[in-house]
Amino acid sequence: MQYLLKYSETMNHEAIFKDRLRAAGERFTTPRLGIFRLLYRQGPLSMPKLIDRAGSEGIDSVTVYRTVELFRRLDFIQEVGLGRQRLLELSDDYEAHHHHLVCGQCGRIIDFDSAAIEAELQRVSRAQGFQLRTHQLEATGLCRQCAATAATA
Amino acid sequence: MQYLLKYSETMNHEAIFKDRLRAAGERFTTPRLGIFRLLYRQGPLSMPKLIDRAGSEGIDSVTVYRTVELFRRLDFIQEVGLGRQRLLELSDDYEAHHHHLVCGQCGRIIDFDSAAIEAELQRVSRAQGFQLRTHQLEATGLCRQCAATAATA
DNA sequence: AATGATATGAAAATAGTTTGCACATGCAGT
DNA sequence: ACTGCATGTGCAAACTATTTTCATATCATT
Ligand SMILES: [Zn+2]
Ligand SMILES: [Zn+2]
Ligand SMILES: [Zn+2]
Ligand SMILES: [Zn+2]
Repeated sequence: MQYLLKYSETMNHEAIFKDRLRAAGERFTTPRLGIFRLLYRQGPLSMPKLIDRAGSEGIDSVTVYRTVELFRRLDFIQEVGLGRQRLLELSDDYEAHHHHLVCGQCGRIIDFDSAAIEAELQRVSRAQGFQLRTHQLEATGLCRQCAATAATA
Repeated sequence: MQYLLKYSETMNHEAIFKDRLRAAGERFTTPRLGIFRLLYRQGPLSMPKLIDRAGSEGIDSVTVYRTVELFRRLDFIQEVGLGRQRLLELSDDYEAHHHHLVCGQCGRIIDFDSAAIEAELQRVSRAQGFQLRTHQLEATGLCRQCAATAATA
């Protein structure tokens, strides 16, 4: 079986990916790199979409399941639950930490980050004796455009 | 078919539930009340668990799927994505608004709320022209007990 | 109580996920 | 670079979860 991967111009994050994989005693394989690239390039993806994209690169769905499980175990990815669907996204080590405002009308996703929220979460965790590792914050509502449309309608 | 529901001492939230259902032009039925009660009493439940509990009250799994779909549509419930699993929880109208610290070791869930986070989220939304409706924040890490165990191990 | 509209349960159909196994591949040691 | 072995991969099949279909039961209204 031949994989259809092309080598990208920037090797940086992929080198980090490889190192982290090896450091965990896991093998660096072509399908794993392929799935990593999809997540890196295509942003948050649902499982069905990821399986579909991977499929068109010759990667079997079973391998996607197993790789996602591996990535999750190694904290390479995190799952964000937007409404009813769960999306997979590279964790903060690869993607700058941020949160989401999701428009329930058009599906648009606005990224944001807030130092105030981060600090407050740290404070709350400390107060509870909780050793914070990761977190996600998602808000749903209407984006500027859809809110305007809804107002005139 | 006989339902095994017993009437609870506090009728308050159930009356509200009934009213909200009727106001939306939906029927108030025994299975719907049963599922509402399960969620009210048993806190956040995964779909399999909810189906199981409902099953022991004589409610079919298909009805659970349809009812959850209805409750979601009417904003009676919200889905929180704790790690890999999705849990169903009554929305803030029934349950006081709060967020979760989830221990990745023992699964313990610590509820918390923070006025500072709420205010900041409002501010960010306003700045983006985003009309906020709901939001969820979940953090993962180690609870006090598990952190202590991990430190000594 | 009778009526009409809708919800429900049971079965069947689909879709999503996991498992078992033969073969392919990554990688450590030569 | 070549070899050997441990592990990853794809395929098929098992299994589980979810949706659809339809006859019957239940709800709200008259
Ligand atoms: Zn929008
Ligand atoms: Zn954050
Ligand atoms: Zn714990
Ligand atoms: Zn909040």
